[in-house]
Amino acid sequence: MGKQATEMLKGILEGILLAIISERPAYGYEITAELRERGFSDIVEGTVYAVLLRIEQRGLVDVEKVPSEKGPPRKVYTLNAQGRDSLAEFWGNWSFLAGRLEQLRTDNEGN
Amino acid sequence: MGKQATEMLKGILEGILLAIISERPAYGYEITAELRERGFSDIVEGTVYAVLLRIEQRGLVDVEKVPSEKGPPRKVYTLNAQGRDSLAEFWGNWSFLAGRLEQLRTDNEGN
DNA sequence: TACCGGTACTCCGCAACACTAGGTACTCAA
DNA sequence: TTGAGTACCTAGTGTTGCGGAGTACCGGTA
Repeated sequence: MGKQATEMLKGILEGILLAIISERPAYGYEITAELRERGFSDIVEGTVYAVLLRIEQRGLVDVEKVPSEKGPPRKVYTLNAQGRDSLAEFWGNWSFLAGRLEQLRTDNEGN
Repeated sequence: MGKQATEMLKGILEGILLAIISERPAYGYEITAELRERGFSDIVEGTVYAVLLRIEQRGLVDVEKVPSEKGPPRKVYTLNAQGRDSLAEFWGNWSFLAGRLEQLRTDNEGN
């Protein structure tokens, strides 16, 4: 995808994960797979786990360890009240940014 | 705007500047003012100049020094062929990202 | 038994980015 | 001569996602 796209993910990936977790509790391995399904095929596993650790440490999610039939126990993340606030703030910021950029692009057509 | 918004700008600010310069040649001080008009009121001068320096060093713009009536000479930036390529790539990446996020948001409504 | 692939999580060093918080220098009006 | 407006630059900082590992548990197969 190129370096440019990587930079663009910064600050956005966290919002994406919060959004996914808000749909239903989920664990890292599962989230990684869903990201691929959703078209974010270049996001590597290590990065996903790093973000999950971060949002856990910030208290945006509750964590529960659940045994798995195949493999190590899963860390299942659930969005809590703080996480929902943060997600709402993310969508707000995103809307703002997307709006400005859309305007810039239409002003810019043909260049 | 908060830290979250700052992180979101990464990789995007550069595209914004390229887009502005693509409309017509411009210099830093002017671009800073236009950013404020366009609603990006929290982007500080120093950051703008840093990005301009970067895109200059990458050869995305041509630079011309033009004397000013009031104050030091202006560095007027013009988008060149490479810059136009980079801008196109930016819009491509942006479209992709915005599309995925929009989908995520609609899937997510009510959470 | 030994090995491999799938599941599931963790860690370290790195480069890139925008921000903070300054600074320099020129012009003109009060 | 002091200040405001114009115009540009720099050093240091924290956050971020990536690359490239490693650990561990399980079932099937040769």
